[in-house]
Amino acid sequence: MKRPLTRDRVLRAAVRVADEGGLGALTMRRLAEVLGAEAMSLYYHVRNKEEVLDGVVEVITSEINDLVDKIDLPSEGAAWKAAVRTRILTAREVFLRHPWATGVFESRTSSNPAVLRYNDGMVRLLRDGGFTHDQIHHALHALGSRSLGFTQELFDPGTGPVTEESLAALRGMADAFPHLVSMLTEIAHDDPDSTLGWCDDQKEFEFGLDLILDGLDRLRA
Amino acid sequence: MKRPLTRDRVLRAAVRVADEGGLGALTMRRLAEVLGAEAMSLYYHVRNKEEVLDGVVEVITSEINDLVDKIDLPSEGAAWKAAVRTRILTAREVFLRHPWATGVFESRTSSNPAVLRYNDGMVRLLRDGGFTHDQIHHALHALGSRSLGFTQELFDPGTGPVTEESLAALRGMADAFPHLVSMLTEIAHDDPDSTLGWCDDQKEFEFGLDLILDGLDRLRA
DNA sequence: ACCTGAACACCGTTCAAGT
DNA sequence: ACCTGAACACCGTTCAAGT
Repeated sequence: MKRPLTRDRVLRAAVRVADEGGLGALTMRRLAEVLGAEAMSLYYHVRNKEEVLDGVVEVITSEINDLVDKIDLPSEGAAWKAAVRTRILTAREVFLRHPWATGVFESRTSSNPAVLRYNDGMVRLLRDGGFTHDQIHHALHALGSRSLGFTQELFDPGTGPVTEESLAALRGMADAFPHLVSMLTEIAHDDPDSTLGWCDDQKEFEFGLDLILDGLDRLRA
Repeated sequence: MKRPLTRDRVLRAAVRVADEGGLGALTMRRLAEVLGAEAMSLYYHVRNKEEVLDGVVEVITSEINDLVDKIDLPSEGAAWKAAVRTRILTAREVFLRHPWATGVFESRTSSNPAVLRYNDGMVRLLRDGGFTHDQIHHALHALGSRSLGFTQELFDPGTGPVTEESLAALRGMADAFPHLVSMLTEIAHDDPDSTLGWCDDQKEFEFGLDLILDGLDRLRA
């Protein structure tokens, strides 16, 4: 019943723990617990917690690679854009399943084989599109975490629903932040009982992505 | 000599501690120490560490607001773009002084007056440029953390210098990641003894920013 | 080779107690 | 009103010891 620990089992369990309890639940002790072992046993398979987090990035990126490998779209010439767009939106689906994972990705600095493989595929698609290596390099930086399918949303006015209370709070700030309040009031008015709340994350992600992809497309020789 | 603690002194000290020792050095105990107090005394002025981090964001954003308030550029019509560009690159300078701060910003979800004021100014400039409220909303999401002057750089091939060792390591990965290695080899070749290393952060930031600003400019009525 | 128990050095935080 | 000492519950991690 009790299979032996392996590095792979540890890392997969880490993803499971975070899926269930958020990143805060991912402690060495809790991780050992779900594996039916003691915390100290983990250290035989991973150097430390940093390596667990590096491994989590690998597991998630592999999940992405499995999905994008199945995409079969033309990418020569003008078709590059649709191919890249589909690739990125597919990757994004993985982060929607593991919402805590973006924070882990952001905290890593060193690369790993899975991420390199993902980026290698990206370079290939852009090459097919006719970009120079220099342009591709710029493009990857411009996309940043968007190329992997996520963006950091800072200080959202709230993804919660537009309520009477939040609208009242908004009116109270009209003197201090007139332009911002005007904008938000109009947006709420346009869509008074939106169940999506103030912002539709998916739409906003695609808007930003298309803005960048269109801009890149104009750069092609 | 020993001034009494205040919320403001605590928050400014927090920035100082992180400037000197990185975010890891910012513990309640260390923070109390530099203030000549005991850790428990801090809790009289802030609710908990989360509030310290929220406050740090306020302090940094205020530093940004002080700088961008001094910018005196036209913003009507087509001038919006230069005005926004300057605003963002000015904000960026603050993060170059506090490199640990991006991580704190990314970890916050709730807004605060300083950030709202920064965004209010952004909305004003875009209004001057002739954008609709709906377009501005999209624009702010598309810019994301770029509007505050930073981007998360994931898995850089290394900001270190291009050395013989790193080039050799690169060649060793040519089979596994052919497209990526081709690109990086060419980039290193173009600029063989660059002191900037593989990537020039400032150039890449401006490239991505201009790509988005140009894209937005085309959207204006 | 693989796993564990006890222990250490650190956190953030509570709470009763000081002035 | 402001500050503190002792203590608690939790970390990640080391190390010697088990099988």
